Amino acid sequence: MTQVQVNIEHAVRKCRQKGVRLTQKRQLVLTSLLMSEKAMSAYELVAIIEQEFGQIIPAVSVYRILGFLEEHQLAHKLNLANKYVACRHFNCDHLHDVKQFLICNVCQRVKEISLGKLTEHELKHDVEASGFKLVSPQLELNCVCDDCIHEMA
Amino acid sequence: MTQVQVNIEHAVRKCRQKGVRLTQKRQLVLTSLLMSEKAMSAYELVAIIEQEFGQIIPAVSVYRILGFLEEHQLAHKLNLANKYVACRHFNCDHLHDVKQFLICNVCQRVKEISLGKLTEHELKHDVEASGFKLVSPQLELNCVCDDCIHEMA
DNA sequence: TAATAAATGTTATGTTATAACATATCTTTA
DNA sequence: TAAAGATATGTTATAACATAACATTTATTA
Repeated sequence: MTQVQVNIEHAVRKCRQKGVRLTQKRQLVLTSLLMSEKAMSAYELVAIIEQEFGQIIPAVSVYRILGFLEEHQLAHKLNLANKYVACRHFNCDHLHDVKQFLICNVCQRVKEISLGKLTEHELKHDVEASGFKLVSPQLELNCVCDDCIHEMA
Repeated sequence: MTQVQVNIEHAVRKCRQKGVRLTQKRQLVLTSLLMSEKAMSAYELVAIIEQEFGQIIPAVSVYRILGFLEEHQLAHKLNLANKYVACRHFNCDHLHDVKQFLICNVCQRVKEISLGKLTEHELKHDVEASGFKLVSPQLELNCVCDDCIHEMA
């Protein structure tokens, strides 16, 4: 069983527990995101799903499905690129972590990491000292990955 | 002399030093951003400039001008909202700081802060440990401001 | 199996953004 | 100061991203 399948299984169970359905189309979108190292736009997802699975899901539906996946913490939107990624940490309980995405602005590859010193607690504290309340801590960092740096040289 | 005028004066000098021009239209865009507590979209800027200054600058030009302002560190794009804000720190030398924006997702008010513990050095270190190179550290945090929290209650 | 709820599809349109090319305005220097 | 060149702005068209309103299909359950 591939890692992608493991993730999908897990997501299906998680949804069932919550009493919501990870339908076949939702699975297609999530699978496509999981198979990709890069973040993808809704329209790219439409194309890849047609290409890989021979199914045509209209963009509107993909947006709705992405909304569902975000709501249930199965995917995230990267605002830096207007693209979407699968959450690759549903196995661990990362609910209380600050999500941090390193985005290669050359090849669009994305890595989800946890910074050591920066905790949600610290972040919240500093933000609240400024009279704001943190809603959802998600950091997106504009980067270039090693591979692309080497290719430039 | 208002704070906005002081900022504009400073920006004009800064540009002159670099050998670039902060033209009248560029000043209009920057002034509009400085006058606003909220981040604004390019199209909102078109509208506000017509309303406040009676000048019609086409959206394309506003986008180009925003590009110029970003290039010269006079404004920033907030990807969380697809909107733009003036940099309010051109007086201090914040070049080597991590820019951090708290964005109220109810009223769109923006506050630019410096978090205490999080330094660019730390951030860079942690990112580079993951095989990525940080390009421009700008953090955008999804928040609700105090005013809006109170209004909800 | 009919009633209901949930998911997906259709159509239209809004918002954000850029490319390609034309014109106008500044700056330099002959 | 007029011509040449550079910089800035405008025009037109279109691409990419996203949602609203409503129709249809599929699943659930009474």
